[in-house]
Amino acid sequence: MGEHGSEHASSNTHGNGNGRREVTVSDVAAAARVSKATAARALGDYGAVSDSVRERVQRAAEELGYRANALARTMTTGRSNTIGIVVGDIENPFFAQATRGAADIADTAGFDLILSNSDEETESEAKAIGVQLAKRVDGLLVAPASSVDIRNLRTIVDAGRPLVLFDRVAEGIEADAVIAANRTGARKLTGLLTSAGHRRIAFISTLLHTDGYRSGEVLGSSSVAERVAGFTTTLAEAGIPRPEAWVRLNARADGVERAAVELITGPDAATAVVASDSRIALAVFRAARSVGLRIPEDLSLVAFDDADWTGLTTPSITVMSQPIHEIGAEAARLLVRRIRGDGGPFVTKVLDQRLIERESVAPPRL
Amino acid sequence: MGEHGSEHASSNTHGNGNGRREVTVSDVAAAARVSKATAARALGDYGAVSDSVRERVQRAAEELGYRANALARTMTTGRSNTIGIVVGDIENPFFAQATRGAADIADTAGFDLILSNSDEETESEAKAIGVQLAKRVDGLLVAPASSVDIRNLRTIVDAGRPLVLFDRVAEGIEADAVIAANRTGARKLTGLLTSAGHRRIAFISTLLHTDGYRSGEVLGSSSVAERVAGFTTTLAEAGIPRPEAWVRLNARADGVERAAVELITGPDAATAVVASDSRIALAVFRAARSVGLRIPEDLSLVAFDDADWTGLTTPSITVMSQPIHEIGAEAARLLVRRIRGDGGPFVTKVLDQRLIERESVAPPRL
DNA sequence: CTGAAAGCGCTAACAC
DNA sequence: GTGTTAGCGCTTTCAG
Repeated sequence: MGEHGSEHASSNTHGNGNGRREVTVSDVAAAARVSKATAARALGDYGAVSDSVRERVQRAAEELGYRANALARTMTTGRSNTIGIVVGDIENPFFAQATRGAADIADTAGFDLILSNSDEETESEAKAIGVQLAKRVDGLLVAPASSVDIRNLRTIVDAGRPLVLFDRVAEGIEADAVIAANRTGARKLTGLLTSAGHRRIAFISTLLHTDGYRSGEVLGSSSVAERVAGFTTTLAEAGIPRPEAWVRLNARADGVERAAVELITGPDAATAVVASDSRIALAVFRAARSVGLRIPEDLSLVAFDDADWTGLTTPSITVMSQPIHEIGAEAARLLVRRIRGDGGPFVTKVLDQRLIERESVAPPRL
Repeated sequence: MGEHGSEHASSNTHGNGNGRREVTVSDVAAAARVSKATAARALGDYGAVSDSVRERVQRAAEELGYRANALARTMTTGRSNTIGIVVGDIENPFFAQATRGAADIADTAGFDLILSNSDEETESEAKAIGVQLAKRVDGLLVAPASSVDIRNLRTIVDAGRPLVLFDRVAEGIEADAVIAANRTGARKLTGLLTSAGHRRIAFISTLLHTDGYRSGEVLGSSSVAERVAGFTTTLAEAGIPRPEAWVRLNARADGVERAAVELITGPDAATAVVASDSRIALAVFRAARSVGLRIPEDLSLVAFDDADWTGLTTPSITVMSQPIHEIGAEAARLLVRRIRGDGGPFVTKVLDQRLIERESVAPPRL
């Protein structure tokens, strides 16, 4: 292992504190015996420079180890070539995939990504957005912590930065959005269960929500709201009374597995569950096992998101697959277009979900 | 949906291209009837300002909607409060978790994260590092695409930026590192298999490597190298000839599942597999199923990383759990310390792995 | 095609 | 405590 910090004294006032002064255009210009402006033109690849001079400058830059200061460039051009992305939690496979989708498009278009986790809380979301705006990102991609409280989003729009929402929409904000057809997906998924004869079906989501869900209430996340709508509608159509009583939100605070156990045991136990994402499905699977319920004989289970392992369990799980990668990618595409100055009307792209029927659904026991 | 782009004409030369001029300290200073310096002191929370003036300035800032320009601040202070992180692929749960661990520490310390995917290729890694350096990140966290070719890492050190490696180390580079005790982990995992009586055991990794593995060869990733070392040593100790013949690298290019099928079928088929990560374990699981092999009766399987689903399959999978979150977090801690000027000798932190025995190991068939 | 000069928004020296 | 001035590294007029 080496030694560190011996040369910590700084000779220049500014700089990165490691004692080395960065090579600048001026340095390169001097070495190449041209003006700063000319060197900058050659280095920045803009304006007009004669081939001979360009070559001379580039050689000098090479020798001196010149590396452009993107910040200084941003100061004068106003473009940072950076976009901010705010997700609920990068550890959540949904966000990890969407982020990758966005990163690929961004990268191709020459943009870097500043990543922030909101933990689905508007407060930390506000902080993240504040910092990203301060860093003058060219635009933002956000999966809003709330579809209802749009103040954070308004901050972005007011700051004049292009904004594209993904996974969730928000009413009343001037922004594009990319979401999945959650209501339709929920209907299909739930329909599988009612068709099989289930009448006591629970919907489980980790969405934070005060108190229990009551019909007509506005939910914080539009995607969950859509799923709930599709779910309750399907139940109602099947003649099941009080569908909203089967909607279980807030499952995170209480522990998803525990919430699941409550729902699938007792006299009025659900005989089937719709899990709002793959992590919830996992918890339900575990819960069923812990209370000795077999899937699908004793409990049917369907879920959103085709996580790679859902095809591996015994039984494998029937899921509604979302084009997660594409959600992120398309959001990034829209954003890049806006940054480049596209002034068309705002659009909300709705991507289809795809049902993958596997083995986790069976008729209820009598 | 609203309308966009009607007001695209820009009145100022610079700016973000949306026609709005950002509010600056000067504006605030004028409004508060103080000098720019005083306003800046009040806004930036440094230097000395009287309470009355501070309040006046802050009110003015509020009214004008002032938002500090972090870039300009970086220009003069040399600190960007941003750290770069380069991972193989954010979609890989390992990197997603490590990134979250790093993000939490960074956030607490007041740093933002610029995220890049290298796809484990030194070329795109170089590009990512180049951009991050240009953006003057205060330091970098990187899971190097190569532990051998250290040119990209040298670029960082030469640029005078603190660097902390995670998951993999690299010889000859002045940087801290945080890794897991992979060799020991591999020994334990493999030992489980030899103890059960297996003699044809395959190790599968997606690490890119030209041609087959030969003993003593240097591998691109130090963590895989360590695992291979632990694996072959254990085989050798069990008296198994030519252990290196059982090391299968490059499994990505050929398709992991396909590689697995090749290894577990045929006359010389392996009776047990050590999967170098949870995604490989998943492919092996699938492969076994596709060729009609039961786990653990026909094939034993152990893997690195305690992915959440590994306890759910039938049978559940015996794994070597890594403190992934902590790897990222500790790396970030070390980096922040360096950025703050810690000049101690470079350290390599080695975190323990933990064996979780489940149901996927049994004696081989006769 | 090249150069000189101004300026992006901020902080750091240095006066007062 | 407060103001003045200079300057970070770059791009952009504007001249020539």
